[in-house]
Amino acid sequence: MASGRSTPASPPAGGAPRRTRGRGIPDATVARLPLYLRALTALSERSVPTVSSEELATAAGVNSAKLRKDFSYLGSYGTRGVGYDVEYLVYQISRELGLTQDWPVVIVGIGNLGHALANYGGFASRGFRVAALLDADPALAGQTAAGLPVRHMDELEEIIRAEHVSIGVITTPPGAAQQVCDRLVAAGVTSILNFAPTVLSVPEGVDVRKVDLSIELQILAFHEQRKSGEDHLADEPPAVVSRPGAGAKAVAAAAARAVTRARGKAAATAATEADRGDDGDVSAVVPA
Amino acid sequence: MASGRSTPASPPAGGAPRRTRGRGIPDATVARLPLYLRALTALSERSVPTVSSEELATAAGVNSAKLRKDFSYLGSYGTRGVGYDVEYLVYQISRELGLTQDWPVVIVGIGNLGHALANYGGFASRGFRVAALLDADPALAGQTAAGLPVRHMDELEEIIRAEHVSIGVITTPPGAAQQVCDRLVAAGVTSILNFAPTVLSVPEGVDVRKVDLSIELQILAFHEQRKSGEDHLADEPPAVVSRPGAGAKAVAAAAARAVTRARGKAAATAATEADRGDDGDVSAVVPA
DNA sequence: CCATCTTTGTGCACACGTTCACAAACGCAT
DNA sequence: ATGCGTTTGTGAACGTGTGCACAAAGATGG
Repeated sequence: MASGRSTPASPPAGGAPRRTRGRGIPDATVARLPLYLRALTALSERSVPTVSSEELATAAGVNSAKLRKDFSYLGSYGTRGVGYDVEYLVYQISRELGLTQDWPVVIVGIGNLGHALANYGGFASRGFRVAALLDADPALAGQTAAGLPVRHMDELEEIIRAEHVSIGVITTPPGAAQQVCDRLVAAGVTSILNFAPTVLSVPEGVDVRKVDLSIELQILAFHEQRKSGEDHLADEPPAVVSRPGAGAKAVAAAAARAVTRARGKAAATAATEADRGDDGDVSAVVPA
Repeated sequence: MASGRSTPASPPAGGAPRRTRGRGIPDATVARLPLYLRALTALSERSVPTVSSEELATAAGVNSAKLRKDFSYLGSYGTRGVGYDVEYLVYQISRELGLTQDWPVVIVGIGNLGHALANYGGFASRGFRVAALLDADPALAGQTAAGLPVRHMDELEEIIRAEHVSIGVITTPPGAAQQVCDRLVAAGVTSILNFAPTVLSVPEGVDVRKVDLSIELQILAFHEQRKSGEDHLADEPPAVVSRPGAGAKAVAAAAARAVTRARGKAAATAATEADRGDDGDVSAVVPA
């Protein structure tokens, strides 16, 4: 999972066997509902009246038993011997996800990624409405992106209150993320989607989900390495490295420098990054 | 986790108790390694020599027991009573993730998001090198993005073979994603990061991870709804809807239409989407 | 050299998620 | 009506992930 909520996984109410009925849908299931919804919407547009769990599961890329169990948490929609009524399921899932209501959203940080998100069709088609685009750079203010004017950060609090925004999207450089987050929360936002490679700290009751491109790529690299290297390498540490036990730090440092060299060489085309003082990760996708 | 691999979670080798030593790191741990690496890199730049599991866990946003267990899968780095040697750990994690080698990557679909990714500093700083930017639109070919020339899709196979690219990033509209994916795989790519809202089908041995903005927002909306609605609503279905049992499809259809209306009203500002025939989800972030 | 203090590494129990497999429910044909 | 084929809904087994709590290991000071 490339994300996590800030709240520690919902404390077991009081001792009762959670998930009594309707309430308490497992997180893993919630995360898959949008997938089902997408597949169902596609079927709906092709005017398909019903689907079996098998068909729908294939379309959504999951296993059919899992899908049936997921749906069972929502209730007993579906008819044995027939399948699920497409329109009805679309409605039920939409309602469960809260997509039957209007969700105004602000996007903070209008760099490349902010632009991309502003243009994202998937927002509007799911009940999300971009209430405002915000950026700290005064030069951007006044310009338009995706038909919406870019407004200055100064207006943040006013916009959030006036439009009743409860969801904020952060696409700023990592250095500004926490500060922006704090302002969003102070102004009343209770859900944040964070694209900056930073760990945000938020008060109780505020949800944070994060999307991190770099992490996804690194996970791919891990599996890729396994595929190519299989068993002849990566089983024992390279000879040059030794544990930094009892004051052998110099050795460790040397090893670390070797890494830096290797990476520097690899990235030679892109930039001179080995000696640039970036904070943990080079800025977000946003250059501004 | 906003993603999933195509392979069914690695078959238990032969019956042996997986995770014997060094080999077989749990997926959940692998997904956190990049987090630790980022926190460690930040410490390294501040020239901090050692960290305790407690400090590092806080910086990475996880619990310290989990962090220690994660590290124990890599081996017994760390010194009791002291903590972990920062440089040494950076090296070990980098090696485990495969970041000590060069990973050429191609980005297919140079719209807004493709641009954003091309400019992403996090790539180069982690051993990833953008080998080429590709787009099907001939008008884009020749232009440059992030200092790199945009090349036409025709060159895809040649580039992948010449540069030994094994990782591909798809940022095309959803309609083109599967086709692009097939070409990438045929040309030798074995890991794919998919930003298009589509389920990709790939042959055995190819890993797919997906990043989906729309899904993350929908998950936030779900929790947001729970927060505001608490217990007075959403417990039982609205009166207007009834199960589509024994031929009562008209009722379900009416309910579905109600949803469409609600969404149409919500998204009135953005576009007339209720009657546009998009395929399951409106195109990716990429307009091209 | 011993006592004390700190911090790791991990056994264990529990919670969560996934998958199997099957009874119950339904449509349909006879 | 009755029986047959189909598909859902779910109990139960299993595997994975999480967190507690503590022994073992090293550092440090006397």
